[in-house]
Amino acid sequence: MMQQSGVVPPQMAPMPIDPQQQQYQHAPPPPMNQQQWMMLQAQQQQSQAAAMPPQLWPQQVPQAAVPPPQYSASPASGSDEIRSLWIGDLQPWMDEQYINTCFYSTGELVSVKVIRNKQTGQLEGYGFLEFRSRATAEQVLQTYNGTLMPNSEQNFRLNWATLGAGERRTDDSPDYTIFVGDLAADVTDYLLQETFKPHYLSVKGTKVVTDRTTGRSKGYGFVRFGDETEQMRAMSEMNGALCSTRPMRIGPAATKKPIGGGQQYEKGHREALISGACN
DNA sequence: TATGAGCGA
Repeated sequence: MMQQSGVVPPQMAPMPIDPQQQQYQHAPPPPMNQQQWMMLQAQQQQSQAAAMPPQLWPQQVPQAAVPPPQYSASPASGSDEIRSLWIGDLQPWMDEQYINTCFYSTGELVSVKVIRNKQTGQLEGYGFLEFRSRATAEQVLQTYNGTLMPNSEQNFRLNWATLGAGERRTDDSPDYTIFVGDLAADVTDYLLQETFKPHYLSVKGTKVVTDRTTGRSKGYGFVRFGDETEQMRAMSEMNGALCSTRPMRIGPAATKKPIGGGQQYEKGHREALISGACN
């Protein structure tokens, strides 16, 4: 009766705080507001970057009007209800407690669920994080994704939890992807992007494929271009070029997903087209 | 070496 569900009670309005009688109402984590926390994250990111070699620095895009690279687009198309993130690439020992520790500093983590196999009880390697607000989840996504996980040699892999809402890519342009093999073991998404981005402005994103169980690179990856001309140019120009310590071997990527904006042909249609051509 | 991606038991 004190508060309605789903409605923020007006009692949260700022009230004068008596310093000698300051007490928390009921929440154990320090009541840090979002603004403070974002500043804290920024500082943390800076200090991290200062301790990292330049090729590992988070990508800073100088231009203002640049489309978001990967996961920054919010899936909420109209509603702000998605507050959960999917987390993958977890090792078998990374349980709820570990993940809680990783994100405790946000003070906004509501719950953690790590999925385990029903028979074996082993962790399936992914889980879900729920935050107090979608804005918080988005901050976590952008701040943590791709950064090193504590006590491990691999990076966080985060994304929005779908829950049937599905993530709408507002990107209507198709991707032109190349396969990059022969990568050195230390090549990351960032380094791969750093290698291509300066030469090809249409680079949308890169992915180094990692072994889910070990977290180590499988030695190959992908680079997505927005421009087909640059894709083809890169295939000839960057083949054999050095990335980290080894020359890359570049080939066409087998498209696992046809096209972002266009409609794909079904097999029947394609066969119909072929037979129609012979007819 | 090789063609990504994993969503709540």
